[in-house]
Amino acid sequence: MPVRYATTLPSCTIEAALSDAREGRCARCFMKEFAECSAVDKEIAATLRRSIVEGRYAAQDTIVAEGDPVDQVGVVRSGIAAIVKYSEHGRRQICGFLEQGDVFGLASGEEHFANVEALTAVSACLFPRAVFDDAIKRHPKLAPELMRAVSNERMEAAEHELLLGQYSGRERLAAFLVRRAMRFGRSLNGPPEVVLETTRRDIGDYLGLSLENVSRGLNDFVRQGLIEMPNPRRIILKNARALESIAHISH
Amino acid sequence: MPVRYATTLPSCTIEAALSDAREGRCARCFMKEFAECSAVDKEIAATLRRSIVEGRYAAQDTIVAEGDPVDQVGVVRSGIAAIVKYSEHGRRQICGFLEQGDVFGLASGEEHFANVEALTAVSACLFPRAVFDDAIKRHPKLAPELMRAVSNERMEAAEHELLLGQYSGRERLAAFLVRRAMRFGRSLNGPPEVVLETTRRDIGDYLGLSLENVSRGLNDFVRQGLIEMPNPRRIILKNARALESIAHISH
DNA sequence: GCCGCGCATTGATGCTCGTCAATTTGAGCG
DNA sequence: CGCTCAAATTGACGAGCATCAATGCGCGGC
Repeated sequence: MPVRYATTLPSCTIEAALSDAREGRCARCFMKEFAECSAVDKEIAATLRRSIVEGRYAAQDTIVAEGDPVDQVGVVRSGIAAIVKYSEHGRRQICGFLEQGDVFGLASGEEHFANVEALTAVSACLFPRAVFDDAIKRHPKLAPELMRAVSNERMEAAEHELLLGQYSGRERLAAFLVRRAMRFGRSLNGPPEVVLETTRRDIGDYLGLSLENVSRGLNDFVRQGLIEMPNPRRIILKNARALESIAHISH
Repeated sequence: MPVRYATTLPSCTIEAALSDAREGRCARCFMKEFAECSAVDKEIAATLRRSIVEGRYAAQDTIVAEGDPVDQVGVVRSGIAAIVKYSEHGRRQICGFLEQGDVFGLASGEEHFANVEALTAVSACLFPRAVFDDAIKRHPKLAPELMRAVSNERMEAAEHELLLGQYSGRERLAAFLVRRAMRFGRSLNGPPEVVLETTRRDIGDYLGLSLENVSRGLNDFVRQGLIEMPNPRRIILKNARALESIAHISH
């Protein structure tokens, strides 16, 4: 019988997590680097390993809510989650996507500064925050490692602020495609290809655009011969150079 | 004869810094809190104090440039600086303002992720980064203190992303005025008042608006009776409630 | 299979905001 | 005092994007 968490962990079952663990998706994980980094003693590594809780979430689930106390740090193992803020008039801004290996909860202070929402089905590893604090207290060399992760997040936020404040809609969309291709582009020898696991609405909420404008932009790119879109989720970057030029990315 | 730094510290003279130190502006400073926090030993505190370099910068000076190695952490003592990113097509985004007591350099990793530019004349205290790393190594309890400062910066960045992505121009402008009044509002018993030390261009670069649109917005607010503007830099919030309503800030 | 629902697309319309340009204001200075 | 220059304002215009609305599409459930 699956164990179901009630409040902040909807759709999360131990059973599902275990089956997920069997698939062994943890090859490249921040936690692994963290645990291996600079002479961690075996006790801490063991504690870390022992204290993992696995979580599974359905699309649309709120994994953590803004204002929640930060008592655990999570690493996304599969699926796509998002850091999401809502305005008081109910508008939604996605501040960043979280995918395999991405960490959430580290950059928060006492409380989470934003929601973390599952955009697709998501599985994640959850670590008690106390273990980190303890580890740092005992091994100060770990602190810079954590600091690096957090400052990296700050850097990406600044890049996003620049995108939202100074780029036109088409520029943002082109930048989005190019960056996605650079990070996740799957092409053996053909043109780079991007798979959009998220809806037009989520992309719009990330880029500060309406979902209609995202759709129009993509289809304009198709008409201009810059991309091919065999179905709404598969984007083939036929002319990556031109897209980079639109996004003002110098090669 | 003033000692003048050549490259990254334009307009910075020891002489000026010393005269600034005499004014004693360091009552509420993150560094002070940091130095006093949780049982710092006297040696570290002394090292911190001894290693301060004081910097003075003229308006428009670049205090640190994006990509520079982060070998010092700074605290603004007076004036207004800004965290600034440039797009490849030369557009300028101000990611945040730095004012009395604000820290810069902490959230960066190896390199600064953005420029820090003086918007007005600025004086700042500069600490060698190595001293921090050393202090943390010796007193792990300090790590959370630093982490808090960084995560606070991340939180503000998320708020800014929300503003840029989901608020209209007028909404952003109203939010800017209200927040400014909340933080720096000087009013003994009359309506809250804001002094804009920065140009319309800087405000626009912060809000993702053209300088003309900032000007139009302010003057529209005047026409609507929401604010008074005896001169371009003094803003009196005659109807703060209405401004909050425009900015979607629930009282 | 057929229905229903969410997602994506497309069209029409109007407003917001950027851009270009001209003018005004005010501060600093010889 | 008048010159100069940067900052601010104001106007005119058009492009870009949101919004509302209708339609098409595909997937999962009964």
